[in-house]
Amino acid sequence: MSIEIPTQVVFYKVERAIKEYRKYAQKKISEKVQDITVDQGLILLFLKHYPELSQKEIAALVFKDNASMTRMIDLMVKKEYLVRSTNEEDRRRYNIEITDKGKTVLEKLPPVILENRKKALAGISIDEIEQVEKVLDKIIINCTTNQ
Amino acid sequence: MSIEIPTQVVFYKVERAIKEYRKYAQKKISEKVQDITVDQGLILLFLKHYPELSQKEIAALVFKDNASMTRMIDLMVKKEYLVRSTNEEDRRRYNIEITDKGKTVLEKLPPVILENRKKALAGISIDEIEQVEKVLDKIIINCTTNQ
DNA sequence: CAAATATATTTGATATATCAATTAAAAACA
DNA sequence: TGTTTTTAATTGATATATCAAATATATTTG
Repeated sequence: MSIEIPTQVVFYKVERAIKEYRKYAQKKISEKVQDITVDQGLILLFLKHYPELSQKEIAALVFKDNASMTRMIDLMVKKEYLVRSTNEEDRRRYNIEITDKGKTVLEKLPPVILENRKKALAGISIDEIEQVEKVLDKIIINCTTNQ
Repeated sequence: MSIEIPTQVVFYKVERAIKEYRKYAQKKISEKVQDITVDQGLILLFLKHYPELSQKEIAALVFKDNASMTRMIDLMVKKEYLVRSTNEEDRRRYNIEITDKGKTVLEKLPPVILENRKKALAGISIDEIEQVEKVLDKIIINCTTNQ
C-alpha cells in the first residue's frame, strides 16, 4: 500500500502553522518580557482568571500532563512568578498564587499577545476563522471519541 | 489592557486538534508496530521517498532542529531502523539508509496512517479541508515574513 | 470504623526541544 | 595556495513530554 508523502496532508500544515505561530509569539514575548515562555504566560493568564485551579486542572487547560505541570510550576516557583501552599480543604492539592513579580509579567503580556494574534491572523476574516474552528472541532471529536 | 482567556482563540483549538490527532495516531500505530513514534515513522517515510536527504534536510521537513535530529537519528540507529555512513562527496554529511528492520516497519505503517487520517477527517469535506489549508497558509506566511 | 479504591502530586527514566558553543569539512576569496 | 567564511553535524546544558511507579490524602464501601 502506498501513501502520499506527509507534506501533502492537512495535519502537516496544522503542525507547521502552530509551530511557526509559537516561534513568532515566543520571539515577540522575549523582546518585551524577560525569561518567560509562551506556556508559562498561558499558565499565568489561566491562574489570573481562575485562581482556584489545581495543577491537574491547569495541565488539562494547557494540554500537558501532570508530571510536566509539576516541573513547570516548580520552575515558575523557583523563578518567583508563583508560590505554592497546601490547600487545607484538600491536602493533596496546592493553592497556587501569583507573586508580585508574576503580576508584573501579567501586566506586560496582554498587549504583546494581542499584537501577536493580530499579526498572525492578518488578512483572515472572522468567517474564515469560524470555518477553521468548525473543522478543528470535528477533528477533535473524531480523535477523542472511543474506538 | 484585558484580553479574552486563551481558550477562546483559534490557536488554542489548533493546538488541541494537533495534539489529539497525534495522541490518537500514536495509539493506533503502537497497536500495530512495536517501538515506533509518529515522528520516527515520518522520518522513515521521508527517507523512503527521498533517500538522499541529509539530517539537516530531514529536520526541516519534520520541523525539528538539527540537534534534535542528531539525537533522533542516533536512537533510530541504535534501534536498528537506520544506518549511517559518511557521504564521500561531502564528508560533513551522512548517508542514511533504511535497514531491513526499518523496511518492515515501513510496510506496516501506510495502512495504519491512512486509517488514522480517515478517522480523524471523517465528516469533513475536501472543500472544508482546502479552506482550512488556505487559512493555515496565511498564518504561516504572516508568522514567517519579517518584522 | 477498617479496608479498598480513587485522586493529586511527585519522582525516575528516557526522549525530545532549544540555544549556544564546538568540530570537521567545504566553499569562497584574496 | 593559504586564510576566511559557511555549512553539517555534534555536544552540553536546561526545559519539557511521556510513561510507569510511588506517596500522601480523600472517598467509598462493606
